[in-house]
Amino acid sequence: MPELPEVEVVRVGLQAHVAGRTVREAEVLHPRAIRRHVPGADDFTQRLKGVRVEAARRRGKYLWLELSDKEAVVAHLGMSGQMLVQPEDAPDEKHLRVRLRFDDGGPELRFVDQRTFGGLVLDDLTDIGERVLLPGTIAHIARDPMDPAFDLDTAVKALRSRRTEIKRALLDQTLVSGIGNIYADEALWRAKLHWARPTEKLTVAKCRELLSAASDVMNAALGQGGTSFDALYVNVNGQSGYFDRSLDAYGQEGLPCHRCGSPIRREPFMNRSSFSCPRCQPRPRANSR
DNA sequence: CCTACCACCTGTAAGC
DNA sequence: TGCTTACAGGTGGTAG
Repeated sequence: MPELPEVEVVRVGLQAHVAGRTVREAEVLHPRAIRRHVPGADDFTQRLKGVRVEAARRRGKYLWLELSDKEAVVAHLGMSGQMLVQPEDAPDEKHLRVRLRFDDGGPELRFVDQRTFGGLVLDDLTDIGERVLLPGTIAHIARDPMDPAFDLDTAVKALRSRRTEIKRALLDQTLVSGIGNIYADEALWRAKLHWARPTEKLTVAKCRELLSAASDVMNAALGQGGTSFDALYVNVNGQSGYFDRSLDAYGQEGLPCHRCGSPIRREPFMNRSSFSCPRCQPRPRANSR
C-alpha cells in the first residue's frame, strides 16, 4: 500500500494493535525481506527477542516501530507489502516474509509481500532535535505534508531547485515525501498542470497550489481509508480503503474529466503511466510556460 | 554534483 | 486453450 495515506492507515493499525507489546520471537521466512538489514537474519531475530514496542511512527511512505533503547524496526511496503495482525494459529499467507510473535500470546504481526520490493530493517534511532527520533535509514527522506513541522515554502523551494519535469520532482522523496504515482496525478489534475512542465518555469504560487492540492487529496484519501483497487492494498485487518471512487485522474483513461468532460488521457511515464486531462492540463510546448 | 534510467520481483489481464 | 506481452500504489544504485 504504497503512498502516504495507505501507509498512515497501516501505522494507525500498528499503533492500536502492536504498541505496548513485547516481542517473544521473530521469524524471517524470506531473506530478501530483510536484505537492507546488513548483519543478516540471525542478528535481526536475536536482537528483537524480548524488546518492547513503544509506538508506531511514519515519515512519508516509511513506517517504523519505535523500540526501547533507541532502536526501531523500519518498514517499507514497496509495491505490494502488507502489515497484517493475525491470530497465531491463522494459516500462513502465501507471501509471508517476516513474523513477530508477542509474549502475551495475542495476535502476531506479519509482513506479507508478494513482489518483495519492500522490507524490514532493525536500525538505530538518531535524535535530530525537537525530541524527534529518526531511523538512520531514512535520514534522506524529506518531511511529508502531514508532518506537523512540514513547511510549505521549504518544499516549494526544494521542488523549484530541481531542473526537471514537475512530476519527477513531486515523486522525489528527498524533496517532499509521501507522494506516489496516484496522488501525483491527482495533485497535478487539481492544479491543472501537465506532468511534463519544467519546474524552473513554474511560479512559486503555482508550486504552492500544487503542494496544497497534494496535501488536500492525501488527507481526503486518508479519510476514506486510502486507495485500493484490489486485495493487495489493505489495512492491518485486511480491509481495503475506498478512495478509488473519488479519483479524478489516475486510472480514469477515456472517462470524462470531472471539470470539463474531455476524455482523460494516459501517457507513458517512467515505465508506468500518467493520467491527465488534455484540456485542463495541456502538454507544455517547447520553450513555453 | 545532478539527473535519468533500469533492475529488482510476482501476478494478472489482455492480445494473438 | 495456450503462449506472449504489457503493466502494476516504489526505490536505490549507477551510468552519463
